[in-house]
Amino acid sequence: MSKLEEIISHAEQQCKESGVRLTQKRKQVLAGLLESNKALSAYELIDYCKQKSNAVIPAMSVYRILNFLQQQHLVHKLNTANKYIACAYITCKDTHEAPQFLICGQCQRVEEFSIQKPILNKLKHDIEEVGFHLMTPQLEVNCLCENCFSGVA
Amino acid sequence: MSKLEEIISHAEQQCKESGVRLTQKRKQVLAGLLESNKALSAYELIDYCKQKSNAVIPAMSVYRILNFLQQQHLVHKLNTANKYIACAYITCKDTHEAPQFLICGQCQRVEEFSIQKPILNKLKHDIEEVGFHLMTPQLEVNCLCENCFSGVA
DNA sequence: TTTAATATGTTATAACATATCCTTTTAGGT
DNA sequence: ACCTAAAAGGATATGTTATAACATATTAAA
Repeated sequence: MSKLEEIISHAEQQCKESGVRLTQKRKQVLAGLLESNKALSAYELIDYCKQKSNAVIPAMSVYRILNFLQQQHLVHKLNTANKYIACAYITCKDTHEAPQFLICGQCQRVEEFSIQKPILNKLKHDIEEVGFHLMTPQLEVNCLCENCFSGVA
Repeated sequence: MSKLEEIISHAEQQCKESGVRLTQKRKQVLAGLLESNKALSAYELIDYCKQKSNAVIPAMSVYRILNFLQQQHLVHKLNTANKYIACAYITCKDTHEAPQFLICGQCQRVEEFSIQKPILNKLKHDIEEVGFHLMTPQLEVNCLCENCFSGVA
């Protein structure tokens, strides 16, 4: 069983437990994102699925499916880039409902990382002092990755 | 001299010092954002200027002008919302090149605040451990404001 | 006052996303 | 196995955000 199949199978299990269905189309879309191994826009993802699996998926369907996958925490949307990326932690038991992303502004590479609890708590505290309440602390941080940093600097 | 005029005049001074021009159009756009007192999309801003000042500004011009105003740190773009907001600190002497925003997910109210140096440093450090380099640490945090929080919770 | 640079206007189109309505598929009861 | 209600997916149109490409106008400075 390949790594990909393993992840998909795990995702399917998760869905079953939540009483929702990971249909063929949804699997194709998720598999596409996993295979591509990077963040893709909805339309890039459509192209990717067409290329790789000869699967034609209408834009509307992709958006619906991406929404579904986001609800199941299998996919995250990068709001600053209008792109979608498979959750890096599908096979973990923990829920990662508030992921953080480092986005390379040069090559668009994305790394999902978890902010440390104490920092998050401090941030939360500071925010409450301003009269706001932290909801989903998904941070998208504009960075340069090691490669691009060396090249530029 | 009204508060608005004061801010505009200050902005004009800043531009002069940078050797760039705050033209009439640019003033109109900046004034629109300041008056509206909230984050607007480019097209909402066009409508606002039309309503308030009967000024017709083509979409292309608004985008160009918004880019200019961002370069001068007079306006910030909220990347997660695709909206633009006047800098809350135009009349301060400090530069605020990496602002943080609390965005109410309910009523869209936006508060510009400054993250504390130690937190930022810690974040920066954690990010470097993953092999990335923080560029512009503008954070946009999805929150609820006090009002909406009370109403919902 | 000519000229070079900067700013703005105009049109078209790319890129991202949702609304609406209809058809197909599926799970579950009989 | 058959029917039915709900869920998923398809098709088409349209809305929203943003930029490309090229033309014209305005400004500052030689």
